[in-house]
Amino acid sequence: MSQDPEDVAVLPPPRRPGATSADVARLAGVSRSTVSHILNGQVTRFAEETVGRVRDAAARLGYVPSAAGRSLVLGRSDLVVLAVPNTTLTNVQDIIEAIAADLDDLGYSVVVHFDRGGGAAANLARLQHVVDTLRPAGIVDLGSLSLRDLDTLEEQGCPILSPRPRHVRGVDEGNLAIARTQAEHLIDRGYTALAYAFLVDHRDDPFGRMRAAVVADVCAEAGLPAPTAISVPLDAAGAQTALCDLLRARGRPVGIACSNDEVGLAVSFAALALRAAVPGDVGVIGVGGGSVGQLVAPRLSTITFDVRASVGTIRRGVAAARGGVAEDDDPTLSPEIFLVLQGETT
Amino acid sequence: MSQDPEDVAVLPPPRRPGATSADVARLAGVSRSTVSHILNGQVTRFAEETVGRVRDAAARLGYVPSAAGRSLVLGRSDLVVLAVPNTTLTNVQDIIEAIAADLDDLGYSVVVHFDRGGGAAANLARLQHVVDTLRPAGIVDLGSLSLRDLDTLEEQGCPILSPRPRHVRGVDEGNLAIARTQAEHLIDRGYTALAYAFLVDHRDDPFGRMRAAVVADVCAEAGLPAPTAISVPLDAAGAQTALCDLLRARGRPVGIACSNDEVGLAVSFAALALRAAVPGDVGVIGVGGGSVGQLVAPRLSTITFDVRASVGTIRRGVAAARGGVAEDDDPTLSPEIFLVLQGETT
DNA sequence: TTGTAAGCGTTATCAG
DNA sequence: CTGATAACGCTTACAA
Repeated sequence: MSQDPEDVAVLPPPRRPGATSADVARLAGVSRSTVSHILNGQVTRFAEETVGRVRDAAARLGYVPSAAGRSLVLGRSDLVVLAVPNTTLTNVQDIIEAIAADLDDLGYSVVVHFDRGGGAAANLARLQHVVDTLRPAGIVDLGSLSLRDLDTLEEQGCPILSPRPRHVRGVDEGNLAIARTQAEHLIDRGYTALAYAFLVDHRDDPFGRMRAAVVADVCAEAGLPAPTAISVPLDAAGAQTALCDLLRARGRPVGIACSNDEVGLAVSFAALALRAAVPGDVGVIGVGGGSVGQLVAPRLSTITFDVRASVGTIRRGVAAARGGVAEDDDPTLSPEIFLVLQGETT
Repeated sequence: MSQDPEDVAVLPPPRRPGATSADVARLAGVSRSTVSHILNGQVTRFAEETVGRVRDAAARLGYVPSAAGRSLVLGRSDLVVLAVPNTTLTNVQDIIEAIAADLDDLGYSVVVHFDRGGGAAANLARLQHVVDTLRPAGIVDLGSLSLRDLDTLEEQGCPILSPRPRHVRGVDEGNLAIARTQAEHLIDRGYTALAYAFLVDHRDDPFGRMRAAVVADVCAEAGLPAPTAISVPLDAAGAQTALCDLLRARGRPVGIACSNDEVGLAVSFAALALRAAVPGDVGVIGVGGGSVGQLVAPRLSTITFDVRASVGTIRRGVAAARGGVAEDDDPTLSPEIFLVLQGETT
């Protein structure tokens, strides 16, 4: 209830939170538009002294433009939605981190969107809602979306920043390369009976299904019998059961392509526990190239994957979207970024 | 230019992208404010028929309120910033996913903010900028921020959704419990010489430092010599070198508390490679309870950590922040969520 | 070189 | 029960 006039006079002094462009304008003795122009790089053709005053005032007030206001008038935000699939790829954390760092440098914030149970349609619907609401500057898809989905999104004015995978018979190049490399490696090492090991419990794993199909193709090409699919849980007992069934069905030796490194470890140690020779009776190759596989004995053979290379592709996508430049040259993942890391399990 | 009046009548037909509340209002034959009220649950005291018409129109147009507009008028967005530390905790991916799912259900989107090199101050500055720009509905801190930082942020009107860790001599309860459990377990198993194994290369790992300090405290309490700190890289050769040095300095047996499960694996397999007995000459315990540690032989002893429990705490924080209710009862991580998972390395 | 004014889509307040 | 109207903070023609 104090009616001291000073209360009123004291209220609007430099307070960090919530300084608006109007405040900056007032302090600098210019208009809001001038502030906006100058702070958005339209520095040329403004009196040097004005630029100084504005920048100074902004700094003094700790002025940060509100994303809301910006987004409203621009029609899109400075957010990028990262669509993360329910995949068995091991590196997701690193990938997210790398992408976030990259986009952060460019002034974007990353909104994560994980696939969840409920099926592809439900996940797409959730994504769509996020896109409608947030009007993001773009989407980076880690494999959650089909080409159709990507097209739809793009038609709605939401740029796709990740490279559009080139599908061959429903399998994108990356998974094709991975699975083919796995299968060929196993065959090279002398295995004539192959199997594909899914990670159990990941209810929807499109990547896994694609890769299993590719392994089957490679077998067919090589005149080998079709691979057996097994589901491996990430516990020792369950893995042993799964492997036991496989050995009973296919005999030995058998080469097993695994959906990721953890499954690879589960399989190789299960084999050892069952007194099978690794390699020899059982050959195992994973995907991911994470460190764990290389720490244990026997070291896991695996497919390495250059995170930074694929992230670089995305960075280029962003640049393209900003500059309005059409995606130039080759936005494809070059196949040679998938390499066999020879361990002791094949 | 065609002047067919139908052109005008035909223009506003149901087009998905960019329907505004004005469009809905027009189609429903009401005003924008009515639309807003009804769509925000103020259904009571509106003519049932009006409610129907509005909902119908909204559905028909695929109307989704713009986050930008909302944020602008509300002064805060429906985003939640997730501050992720540069920690050695293994589960980060799962934690992020769980939190994102939780917040998604509540209508929030998650913006990830990873700590990066450059020091705590730089990271805080980046975070601060994000907060200023986005005016998020809240922050979930996974351990990146100090109590001071949290207070500052909250003063600026950004609710802290994660439980504020209770620090005892600079160490929060969680890390205290983890490290203490590790140390006491090793001592229980008969080790009288202890060591703490950091993950090398994680330039800033506040968690690791805290835990090493706690292990030292426990040693002191038990009248044991101070633990030795070692830095373990995630490759076999490097880990062997590090362990070799340790054994030379401390002799055998030695019990090693590791900053995470991967380091634990590196240490145990390095010990085996050096022909040390595990357990016996070398005891190893990790943190994380991830599946990998339990897949290999010898199974890693570790500290398990109930992700869902801690996420539940955050959910309660959100509820509190929305309801405006003061955080009730006990927002603390109950200590008993950290349990020893007895493997074969201690 | 700088200022004026309009409008982005939403919500809150208050009047009818 | 419903509707004007006024912000919210920003950008951007266009005018001076």
